[in-house]
Amino acid sequence: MSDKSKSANGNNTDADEPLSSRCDPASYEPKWIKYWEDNKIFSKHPSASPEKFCIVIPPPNVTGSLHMGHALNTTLQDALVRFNHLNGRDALWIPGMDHAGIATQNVVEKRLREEGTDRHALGREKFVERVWEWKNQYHDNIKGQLEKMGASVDWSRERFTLDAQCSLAVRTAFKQLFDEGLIYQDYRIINWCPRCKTALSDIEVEYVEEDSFFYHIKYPVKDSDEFLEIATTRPETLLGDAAVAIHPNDERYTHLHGKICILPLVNREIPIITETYVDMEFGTGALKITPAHDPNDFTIGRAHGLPEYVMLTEDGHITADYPAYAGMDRFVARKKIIEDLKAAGLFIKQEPYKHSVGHCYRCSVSVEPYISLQWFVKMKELAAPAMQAVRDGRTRFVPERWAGVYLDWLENIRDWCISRQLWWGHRVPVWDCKDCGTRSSSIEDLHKCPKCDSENLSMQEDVLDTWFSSGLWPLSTLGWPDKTDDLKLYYPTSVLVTGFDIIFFWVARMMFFGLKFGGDVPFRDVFIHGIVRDETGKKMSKSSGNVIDPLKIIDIYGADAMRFTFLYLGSLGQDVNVSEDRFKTGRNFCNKLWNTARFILMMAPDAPRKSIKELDQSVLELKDRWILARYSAVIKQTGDLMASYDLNEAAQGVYSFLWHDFCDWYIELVKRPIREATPEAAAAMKAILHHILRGTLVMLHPFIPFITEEIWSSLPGTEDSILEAGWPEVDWKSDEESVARIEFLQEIVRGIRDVRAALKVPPAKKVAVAMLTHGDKEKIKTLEEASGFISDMAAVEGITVEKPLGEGVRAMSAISAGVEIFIHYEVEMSEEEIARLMKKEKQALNDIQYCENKLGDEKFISKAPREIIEKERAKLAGMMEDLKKIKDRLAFLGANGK
RNA sequence: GGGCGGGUAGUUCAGUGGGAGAACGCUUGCUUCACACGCAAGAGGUCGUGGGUUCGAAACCCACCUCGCCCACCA
Repeated sequence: MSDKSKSANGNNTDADEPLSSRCDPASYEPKWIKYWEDNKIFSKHPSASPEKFCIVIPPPNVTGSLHMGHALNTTLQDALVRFNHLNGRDALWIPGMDHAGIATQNVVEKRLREEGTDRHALGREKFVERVWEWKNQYHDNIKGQLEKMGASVDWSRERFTLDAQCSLAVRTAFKQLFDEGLIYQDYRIINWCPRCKTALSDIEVEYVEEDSFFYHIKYPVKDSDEFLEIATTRPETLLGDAAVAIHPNDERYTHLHGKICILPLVNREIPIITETYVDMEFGTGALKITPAHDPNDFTIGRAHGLPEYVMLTEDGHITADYPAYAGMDRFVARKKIIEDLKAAGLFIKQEPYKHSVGHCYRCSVSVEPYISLQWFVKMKELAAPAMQAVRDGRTRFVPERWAGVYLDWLENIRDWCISRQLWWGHRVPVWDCKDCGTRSSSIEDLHKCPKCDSENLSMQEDVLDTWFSSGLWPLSTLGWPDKTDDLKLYYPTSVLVTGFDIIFFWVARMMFFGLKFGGDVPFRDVFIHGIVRDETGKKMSKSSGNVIDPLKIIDIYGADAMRFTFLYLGSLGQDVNVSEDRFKTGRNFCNKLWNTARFILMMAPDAPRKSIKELDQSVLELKDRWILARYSAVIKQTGDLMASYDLNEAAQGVYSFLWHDFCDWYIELVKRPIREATPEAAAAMKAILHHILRGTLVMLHPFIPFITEEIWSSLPGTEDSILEAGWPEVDWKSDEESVARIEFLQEIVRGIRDVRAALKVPPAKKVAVAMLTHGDKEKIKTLEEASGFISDMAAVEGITVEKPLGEGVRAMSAISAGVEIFIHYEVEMSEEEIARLMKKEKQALNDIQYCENKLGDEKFISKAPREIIEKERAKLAGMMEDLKKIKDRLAFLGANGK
C-alpha cells in the first residue's frame, strides 16, 4: 500500500497485507472520502488547464434526504466530471442546495403541529429561525449523502439558494426586471392552495382525472316562470356567480337575450350575457359565470365588467357573506348546496362525469382558482431568446426530443406568478412609501423613500417562488452579479444533468434568466435522464411503499456497486427499473475487478513499469497482440461514448472487456506461460497485465471511484490519486488479423469444451485431440502455433494437426470453425455423437438452404452490395465444408446421413 | 383534444437495413492454486398486430392494439 492510503486510513498500516478475496467497500469507501476531502482533490480550481468543464449541481431540496433519483443524477454527473478531469480538463462541479420554499415550510409546519403550535403563534421571525435550524440539520445530512455517493464536488464553492450571494442575485435580477417593467403586480385569478395558503404558478398544479358529477341546476329567469338549465361540476361556486352566459347564435336562448336570472339560494339578480366562448354543444349551452373562481369566467367577467364575488376564504371555506354556509368547508358546502337546491326544487339531475382536477404539487390538496393580488413576470419578451437559443443549437438537449417539449412550453407560456404567501424564501424586494406612495425595488434594504426621504416604508410581505432563485443558479453559483473570474471562466457551463420533470420548472427558467442576465445560455448541453422506478416499473413513492433508500444500498453493496448498477442498467435517457437485488450486478462486477487486481499483484507483484512500446516486440505472442489491440479499441470506444453521454454503452463496453476478454481469456492464457516462459517473455506478460489493469482502472474510475482509488493505491509506484493518472493512451494499432485468429481459436476451444461437457469429462482430466482442416494452410498454421492456447484453455494434452486417426482409435468429433475436431475417449458413445451430429446436420441444412435461396435470387445478386454478396458466399462455403465433414463422420459411424 | 416514450429470452433491458444480444434467473457439471459475488457447457425469442417500402425489416413508413408519461382555459 502506498503512503497516502496509509495516511488516509489509520487502521490499516500493514503494507504486506494482501488484498482480501472479497472486496469490502465499507473498509475503504470512508477512507477515500476523507482522503479526497483532506487533499482538496476536487477544489483545485481554476486549474492550469485552459479547457474548462463545469457542471452546477441541481440543488437538492433541504426538506429531507436524497432518494434514488438523486443517486442516479449524482452518479451521472460525477462520471462526467471525473471523466473530463481524467482527460485533462479543469473540471469543476459546484454543489449546493435549494431552500425549497413551500416544501420546506410545510415540513417545518408539520413539525410545529406535532408540537401543538403553529407558525402564527411563533411569529414570522421565530418561525424563519426554526426553518434555518431545520435547514442546517438536513444540509449536513444531504452533504453526507453526496459524499457517500462519491460526488466529486468542490465543497469550497457550495451555495444555498437563500445565502447572501443568492440573495444578492435575486434582488439584482428582480430590481432590473421591475425597473424594466417586466415584473408587475396585479389582482388576478391564480391557482391557490387552500392548505398551503399561497398562490402557485401554473406548473405547480398537477392535474388528476377524477370521477365526479355533472350537476344540472335550474336558474329561474326573472319575471318569468321559465328556468335556464345550467350544468356544472362545481355547484358550490354558484354563490359567486355574476352572470349566465349563452352563445349569441344559440336559438334555444335567443328570447332570453338581455334578461336577468335569479341566482338560486342567494337570490342575487344576475344578467344573462352572450359570449361566443360558450360551446353550444357542451352541457346545456348555458354557462354560469363565476369570475372570482374560474379562470375562464374571470376573463369573461373582465370583458363584461362583471363584479367578482369572492365566496371562499383563503383556506377553502365559505366566506361570511353567505351566512347559510359561512365557515363551511368547500366540499361540505357542495353537499349542502345540492340538498338545498333539491329542497327548493331547483335541482334537476346529476350525471357521472370524469374530469381532471388540479392539485397542489406540494401537498396534493385540490387547488382553487382564486382571485388575489400577486406579482408576475412578463414572459413573452424573456421566452423569445430562450427559444431561439435552442433552435440555433447554442444549447442542445440530449436526447434531442426534449427540445420539442421545451419549445412547445415556451411557445405557449403565460405570465409567471412569482409571489408566494409564505415566510420561508426571498421576500419580494419592493417597498412602498406610506407618505408619498412611491413604490421602489431595491437591492439593499430600503430605509428611506428615494423620492420623499420618508422613513415610513413598508416592505412586501410575500416571498418569491423558490424557482425564481433556482432559475438564477448557474449565475449565482459563479458569483453573479459580481463580475467574478469564475463567471468569466466557467460561464456558460458545460452541461446540465437533470430529469425531465423539471424542464419547465427549472431548465427553461435558467435559460431565460441566463440569457437575460448572463448574456449567454447557461449551459451548452442539457442531459436529460430518466427516473428510477421499482422493479415493476412503478414510480417510487412513500405512499406506494416501494422506495429504496440509496444509503441502504450503499450499506449493503457499497456506493460503487450502486453507481455501476445505474450505469450498467440505465440506457441513455430511459427510465431505470431497480430492485434491491439488482444492485448485485454492480457488486459482483466490483468484486471481479477486485480479484483481477489481487491476482495480478500476486502473479506480478513488482512488474516493470515499462511502456508497452518499449517492450521487446519479438517476445509478444498472438494473445498479447490481441489483448493490446482490444484494449486500445476499448479506450477509444469508451472515450467516444462518454463524450456523447452514452455512459451506459461505455460502462458495458469496459465491463465486457475486463470480464470477458481480459479475465476469461487473457489472464487464463497467461497463467501457465508466465511461469514457464523466458524471463523476457514473462516480463512482457507482466507488463501487459499491469498496463491493462491500470488503464482499465482509469477508465472505470468515473463509474466506480472508490474501488479504483483503493486498487490504484495498492499498485507499485502510485503516489497520487488515480484522478491525476490521465486517460489511457491508445498505444496499440488495431490488429484485425490477431483478433480474427483469436476468435477462430476461441471457437475451437468452445467446440472442445462442448464435447467434453457432453462426455462428462471431469474438468481436470486432460484429453487428447486431433484436428483436421483438410488442407487449409492458414488454419493449420494458426493451430500449430497455438497448440498451447488450446491445451491451456480446453485442458488438452496431446494435439495433432492434420494427422488422421489410426484404425480403432476411439474419438468423438465436433465440427467447429471449419475444423474437424476429434476428442479421444475410452467409452463407446457413438449413439450420443450421432445424435449431436444429426442435430448439427439439420441445422446446417437449414442454414444452407436459406443461404442458397438468397444467392440464387437474381434480384439479390443484382441489387445487394458486392461485399454483402461476398460475405454470403463465404458463409455458404464454410457451411458446406462443415456439412461435408458432418456427413463423412456420420457415414463413418454407420449412420446414414440424409 | 394534442404530443412523447415503451411493447425483443422467465424477468429487467440493449440493439436505427444484411439470419437476434447482455445482465439476472433457470438446467447440467465443477471446492481448476484471483474471484461460488466464481468457472465451464446449455436450454430459452412467430422481436405487440396487420399492411407497405426494400433484393433484404426487430430496425424505415402507415394503420391498429396495449402500457406509461406530458401538455391543453375537458363549464
